[in-house]
Amino acid sequence: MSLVRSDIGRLLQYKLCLLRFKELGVNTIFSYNLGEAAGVTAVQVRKDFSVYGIKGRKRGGYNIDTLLIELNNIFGNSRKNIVVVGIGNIGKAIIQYNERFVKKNLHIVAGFDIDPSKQNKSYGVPIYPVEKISEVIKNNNVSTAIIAVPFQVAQELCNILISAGIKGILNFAPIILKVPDEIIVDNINLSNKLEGIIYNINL
Amino acid sequence: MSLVRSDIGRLLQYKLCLLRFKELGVNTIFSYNLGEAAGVTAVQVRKDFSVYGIKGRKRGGYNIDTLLIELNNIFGNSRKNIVVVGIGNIGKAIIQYNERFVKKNLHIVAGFDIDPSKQNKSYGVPIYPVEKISEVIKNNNVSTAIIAVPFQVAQELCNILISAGIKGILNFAPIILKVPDEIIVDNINLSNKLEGIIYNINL
DNA sequence: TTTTTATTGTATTTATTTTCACAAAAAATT
DNA sequence: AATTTTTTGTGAAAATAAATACAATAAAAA
Ligand SMILES: NC(=O)c1ccc[n+]([C@@H]2O[C@H](COP(=O)([O-])OP(=O)(O)OC[C@H]3O[C@@H](n4cnc5c(N)ncnc54)[C@H](O)[C@@H]3O)[C@@H](O)[C@H]2O)c1
Ligand SMILES: NC(=O)c1ccc[n+]([C@@H]2O[C@H](COP(=O)([O-])OP(=O)(O)OC[C@H]3O[C@@H](n4cnc5c(N)ncnc54)[C@H](O)[C@@H]3O)[C@@H](O)[C@H]2O)c1
Repeated sequence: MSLVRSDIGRLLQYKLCLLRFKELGVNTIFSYNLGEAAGVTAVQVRKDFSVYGIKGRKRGGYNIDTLLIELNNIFGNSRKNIVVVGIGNIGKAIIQYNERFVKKNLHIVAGFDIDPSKQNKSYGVPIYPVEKISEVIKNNNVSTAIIAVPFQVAQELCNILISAGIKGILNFAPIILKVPDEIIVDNINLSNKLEGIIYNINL
Repeated sequence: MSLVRSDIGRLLQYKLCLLRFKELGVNTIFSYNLGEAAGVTAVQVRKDFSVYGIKGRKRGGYNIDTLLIELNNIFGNSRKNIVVVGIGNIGKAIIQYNERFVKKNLHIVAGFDIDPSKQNKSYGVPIYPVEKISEVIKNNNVSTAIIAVPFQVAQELCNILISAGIKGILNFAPIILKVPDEIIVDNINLSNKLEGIIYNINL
């Protein structure tokens, strides 16, 4: 399977914005304010909430704590374990961000690399050889992996990850992975993102 | 303005796949093969081509060189200069990939960071203090910037970039940037990507 | 208390994207 | 030469997503 309903992305963005508003001491918010912060229209906000049965008060807006509880009900607030395959430029950047991911209950519990020299330095996350993938994923109840290896080996690693029980993949390699229908894949292709932006600039 | 028509992303993916087929010595391709490689249906491929006036030969498929020429006509094949703001984990990973971006005519010509210690090491791309943003962007005809600074300062840097003439931004900071209508912004929020994948896994 | 104002919630409309259906053309086969 | 097969190209239909319009309601003002 490929991707992510588009309203889900917006709900996650709302969550982020709401946490920031809360930090600033705001308790109540109108769809207009939240839309402004999240880069969408006020109607879009209300419609999204409406679809998920989230209610505000007419003329009173939404209570931020309530909203956050409702959003946490949708997304769950249990711990999620993640691994990173390929501890090169991107992989390293990601595991070094782990401290911040942990605040969102996203825990990078291991990295994997074929290069033994990567297995020494740990950046706070243990790095294992690829032979350990299956064992580590099974022992740590890992559902999700980030692929940051060269595209030539990405499909191979993807297959290993799926055999080990991975259900979702965030893939940085510039290739479309072939996966069974029930596996969720999301791709980030930076070159294409840049080319897309430049295309739009020149439109 | 926000984002990128969805067919554009597919056309870029086709381009990538076609280059790989070409490298393998393939000259001619059917919509079915290209769709398979690009992760879309054959009809989607043909429809996308149809919209952009790209023709194949009935029962003969498409000539890869011709397709690549047509796609290059759409996207242009001139050199594109890019800068990166914030040479931390992500910024560093990106400028170290410059050699590969250059093959796609995407040239990272400079990085910027507020931290003087980042300005020494260059990773092949010169790193300047933020005060130089305007000068460097103007002197190098830079249209596009990558923002990889903490979210608290992202809007500020964004404003500086736009004043300096930047027209498109790829933003890694987890915040929605406020920009004039004509500026193109594309956001990559890794936490949200991961949370979105996990939501879909558990669906 | 009544009226006005501000805001939510949603049904309806409009726009966009994807899929379906199938004719047209060219190649291959008989 | 006629028939069958394969594949493109695209109009039409279906599905999805976003914007519009407006009723309902609660708060504020008169
Ligand atoms: N860095 C970027 O800005 C950038 C930009 C666009 C795309 N990408 C893509 O992201 C991916 C990672 O990029 P990067 O810059 O981090 O690459 P990198 O070369 O720095 O790192 C790749 C890592 O994968 C490891 N590796 C290689 N083969 C392996 C295998 N079989 N099993 C396990 N590990 C293996 C290498 O040892 C290395 O540490 C690549 O596919 C690249 O094309 C990166
Ligand atoms: N690394 C990741 O995997 C990851 C994941 C999710 C989100 N992000 C986001 O991407 C952005 C960059 O992340 P990172 O991990 O590279 O952060 P980082 O802290 O490693 O790097 C940030 C860099 O920005 C520089 N900086 C700070 N203020 C500046 C200013 N005013 N002007 C210029 N430079 C300034 C710092 O000196 C530092 O070099 C952040 O917004 C972060 O939230 C990163």
